[in-house]
Amino acid sequence: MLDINLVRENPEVVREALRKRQMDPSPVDAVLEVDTRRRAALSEVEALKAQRNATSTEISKMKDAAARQEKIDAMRELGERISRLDQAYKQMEAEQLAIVQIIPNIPHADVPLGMDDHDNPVIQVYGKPREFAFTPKPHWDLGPDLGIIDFEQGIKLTGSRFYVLSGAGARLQRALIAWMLDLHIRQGYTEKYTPFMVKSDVLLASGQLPKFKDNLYHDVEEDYWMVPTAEVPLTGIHMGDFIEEAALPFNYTAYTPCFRREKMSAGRDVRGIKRGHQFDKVEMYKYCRPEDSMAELQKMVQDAGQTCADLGLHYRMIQQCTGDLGFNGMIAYDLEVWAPGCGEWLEVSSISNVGDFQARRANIKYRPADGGKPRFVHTLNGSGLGLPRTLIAVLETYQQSDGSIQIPDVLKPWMGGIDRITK
RNA sequence: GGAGGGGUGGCCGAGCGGCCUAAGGCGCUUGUCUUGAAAACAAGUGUGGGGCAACCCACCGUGGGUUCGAAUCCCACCUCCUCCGCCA
Repeated sequence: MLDINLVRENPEVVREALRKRQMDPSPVDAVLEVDTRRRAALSEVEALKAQRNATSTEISKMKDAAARQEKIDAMRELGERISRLDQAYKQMEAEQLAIVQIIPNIPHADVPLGMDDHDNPVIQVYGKPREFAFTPKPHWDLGPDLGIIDFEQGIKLTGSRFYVLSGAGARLQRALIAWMLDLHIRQGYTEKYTPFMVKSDVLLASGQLPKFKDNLYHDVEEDYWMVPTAEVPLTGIHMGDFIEEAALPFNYTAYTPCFRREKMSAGRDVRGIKRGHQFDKVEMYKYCRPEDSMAELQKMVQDAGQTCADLGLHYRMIQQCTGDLGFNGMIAYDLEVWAPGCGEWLEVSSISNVGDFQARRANIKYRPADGGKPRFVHTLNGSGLGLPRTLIAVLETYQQSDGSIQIPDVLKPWMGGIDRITK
């Protein structure tokens, strides 16, 4: 959420940010209009409250019963007026919040201009694609042939876009999760195991609500929401907290399943396990001082990249342009791994510096060591990495001419002594 | 699920209709003293908002209510602790 003072004092900056994102800038004017009305109402009701407070003190000191009663009668009417105005004020406040909450973050000056994901520049390409002496197969053929991915069983259990991993396939995914978590721990992150269902406050704090309600699963009975990413609970952990400056930065990593209704992507990527309603992910998350967040972003990009590199995958880093930048993000990079079987770059990580955007929503502050005013922390999040897609790249990259899959060296300790998946 | 007891500033903790403008302590900042540090002493120090400012308003788990006036009384909910019941 943006600072209302920023919108009020520099409305053109916010309008320009929306235009760069290929969005309509008119919410800015709507906010300014409500804000003006809201503050006028606030001044009015506060003046009345000041009067009430002063008179109440007077009443408490009055000895003469008749005069006292007269004052009390006069105040009764004032009380009713305050109550009506207060209600009107709350309405305006809610109206303003509703608009401010759907305005996205302001892109950092370093974010390249662009219309959509086609304009995302490729920053760097790492490694080379593996050379095959045969035609590499896509994972939707490899998996069922080896009996490690079963699409029919997933459909039987839940429906389309669900699948069952079996035997060495399930184990390989678990190996990836365990190995990634251990890698991030070595990189200095603290592992967290969090609830996979959260209250709506937490989704408001992390920026998923109210805007992305349609992409979330919600248990109406208990008002629990299934997390769409570990970013949500990792933001919520410190909701409302005051942090001492010396304690920063916090570096967290967590494995969670992620649940997404994917209404907006219905009909896309229907083949294979690339896009499902349930997938696994290992996430990295940082809380830091504002002046450190750009450097921390670079570190996180490296930490995520390390994951791809150690797995021996061919991958590239692209930067999200203004038209593709996520709602919360100020600046973001994506990592994509090459899947030689299906012949496409798969997004396995998106690493964002969201600045104080989530911290303001979540009210997460730190007290500067010099004793100055509390400030909002900056938060960053990045996948390290998204699972089914990493699994796809591993299966397709390490496939052999006989249809078997070699196990990448780093994962062998978790695979019970096997170095290859065969029929 | 049932019964009882709690949730107060960065932290601990008192207050249970109007001098609460929330005691006291810890922590923090500054000063005195000291070669320096510690200790001691003194002063300051909650958060958010409105106003050019003086100043004003709100906030004592959350939301309602009673009252001229609520941290304080009433109702609902959340949450923690103790006990009972039920269950992996």
